Amino acid sequence: MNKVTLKDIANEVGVSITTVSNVLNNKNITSYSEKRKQQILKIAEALNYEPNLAAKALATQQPNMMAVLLPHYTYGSLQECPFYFYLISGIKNGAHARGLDIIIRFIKANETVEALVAWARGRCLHGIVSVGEISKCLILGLNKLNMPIALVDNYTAFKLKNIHYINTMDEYGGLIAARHLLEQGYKHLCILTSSITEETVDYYRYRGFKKGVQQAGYEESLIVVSTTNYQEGFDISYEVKSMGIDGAFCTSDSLALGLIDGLRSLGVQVPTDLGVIGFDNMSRSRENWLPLTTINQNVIKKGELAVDTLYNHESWGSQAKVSVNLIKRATT
Amino acid sequence: MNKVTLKDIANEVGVSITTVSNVLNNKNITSYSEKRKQQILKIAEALNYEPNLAAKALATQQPNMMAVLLPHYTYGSLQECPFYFYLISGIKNGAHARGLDIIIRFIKANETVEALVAWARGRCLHGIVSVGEISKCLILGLNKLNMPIALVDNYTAFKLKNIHYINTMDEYGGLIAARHLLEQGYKHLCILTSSITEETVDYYRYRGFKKGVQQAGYEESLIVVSTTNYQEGFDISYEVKSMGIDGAFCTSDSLALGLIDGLRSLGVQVPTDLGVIGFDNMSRSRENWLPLTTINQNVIKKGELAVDTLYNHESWGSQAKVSVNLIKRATT
DNA sequence: CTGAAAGCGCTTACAG
DNA sequence: CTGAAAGCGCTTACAG
Repeated sequence: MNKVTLKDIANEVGVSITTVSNVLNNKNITSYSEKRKQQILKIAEALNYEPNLAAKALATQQPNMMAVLLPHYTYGSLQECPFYFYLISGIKNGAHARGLDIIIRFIKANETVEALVAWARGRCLHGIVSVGEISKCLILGLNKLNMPIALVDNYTAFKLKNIHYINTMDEYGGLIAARHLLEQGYKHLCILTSSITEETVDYYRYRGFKKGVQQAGYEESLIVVSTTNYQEGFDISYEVKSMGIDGAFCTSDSLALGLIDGLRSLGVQVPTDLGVIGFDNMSRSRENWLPLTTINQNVIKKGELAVDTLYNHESWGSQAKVSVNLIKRATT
Repeated sequence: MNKVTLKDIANEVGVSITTVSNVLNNKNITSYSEKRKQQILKIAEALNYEPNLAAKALATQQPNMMAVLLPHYTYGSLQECPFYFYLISGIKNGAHARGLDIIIRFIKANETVEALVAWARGRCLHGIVSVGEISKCLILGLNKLNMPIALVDNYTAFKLKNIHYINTMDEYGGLIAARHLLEQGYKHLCILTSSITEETVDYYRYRGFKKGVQQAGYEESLIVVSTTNYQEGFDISYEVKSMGIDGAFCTSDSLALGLIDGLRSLGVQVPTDLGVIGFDNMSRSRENWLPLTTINQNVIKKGELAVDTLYNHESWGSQAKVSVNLIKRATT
């Protein structure tokens, strides 16, 4: 079961490796006789020939991999989230369609620019998909590699060569969340977000929501949470109950789910006493004792889009956003 | 920002590339003067030298990647499960500790042995970690590659060269689930499983549970579900209610969570009317309106173990199992 | 102590 | 229509 090479085929057929290489890669294809071509193809098949990708990459100087950079965040918070799995699926779809492998790299909390750039430099990378928030100096460092980079769910807004952004319509999502709550008759609204400063996903969701509320002539209350997970939502419910509001928008489904369970334990009825809406439409929001109203985003599409962008990239930065829509369930 | 090569360093320092290569790789290291070594190291550093991994792999004929094969199952069922993300984390830990990259490949539903083997043949693979149930002919096909393979959560029990098994103590988990329910005073027990035929994870969980019940002198009822997800659990609850049982063991947390919500909607009180225990201890089982009692397994450890096994492999097949323990929460 | 040379498996002008 | 040869960036006997 030794690796079979071009040479083996060439020997078998009695031609040069040049000819074999050309035929197998459809180069100068017109110049070879049909018979010869079939002959080579047949032998290659019979021998189970498979090109050595490392050699190919070396010879062509062409990259054959797409790197996926994943934030490490706090262990557990990220990893619990099927979201990333979907995203990787999408990236995989895009990459495999073009014959590229995906190679995954987690970014450590204390990752240095040098280490990361060194890592990238050694591989034959076509481009890099970076997911989530990542420090600016890492982005700048990676940019020195002079290869296209797709930043998914990142709002740093660099206007640089090779830097591309792929986002969800987070602001619009916040906007329709507000409108929906108002339409359902909730008037005293509150938003639970992890951030009200720029360059984060949560900020845009917050901003859209605020806009929606104010456009209707109302005002919104604000709760800033430290993380948007279930536990935080559960713990914050006491506060929410005491604020005298009747509708809450959470910037993530996990947060909303925790809030609902917390409210339940305090005897607050959702959706009658209080309406709740989340964001993401993760499967868990549907599979709940009280299915969650939420803003849906197509995560797989986002992953595919990231690869598309890298592949067809204009060297100057681009911006793309995937759409969102409201999914009405039992919590509003 | 062009790639810098050994040649660049050699030119700069004024030595041969052989020398540079030796120094950088700590080969024949005694034979070079300390001064020369420092000199080379300094220039390499200054130039941001990073070895081309493809060239290295070609020259040494040494693999530098670990492949991870992921089942595709039905879209959504797998992907929803953070379980796989943890596993990949563990695999990543093990691989990176040894300077190996991980390269991910999803197995399509209609994957052919040829395609998969061809894929593997072209890369410089150190070994393969395959996750979950995978068809026997794929395993046999991969085995022809003559490289170590770790099968995680797979019970096919081939006694073959290069085939290693990494499992959870599924049977023992089922056993302690049964004992726990009995200790809590539940006597009429039922197991919900997707399989009672060998070579599946669920079979062993089922078998352990059955053993536990019978050892105590009782008998168990059986429900075979088509998949162990939330919806199935929810839908089956009507049946469960009508069976006159007071304790249920579900072979997955998702299934248990669905069952609990289904029972709730039918007015059945958990844990007073009926005790429920799951398996896996996914985060969602803790983050629930009624936290789930379940069997915990260390998935990250399992991933690390898989890589360890491949790395230190004896060529003959091995078997390893990670331990489990019971987590008591509110449903029993 | 150091380097020239062959080789890993492939591609690609270029010559015939 | 086909092949010899150089080259991609590295490693490794081997010779001096």
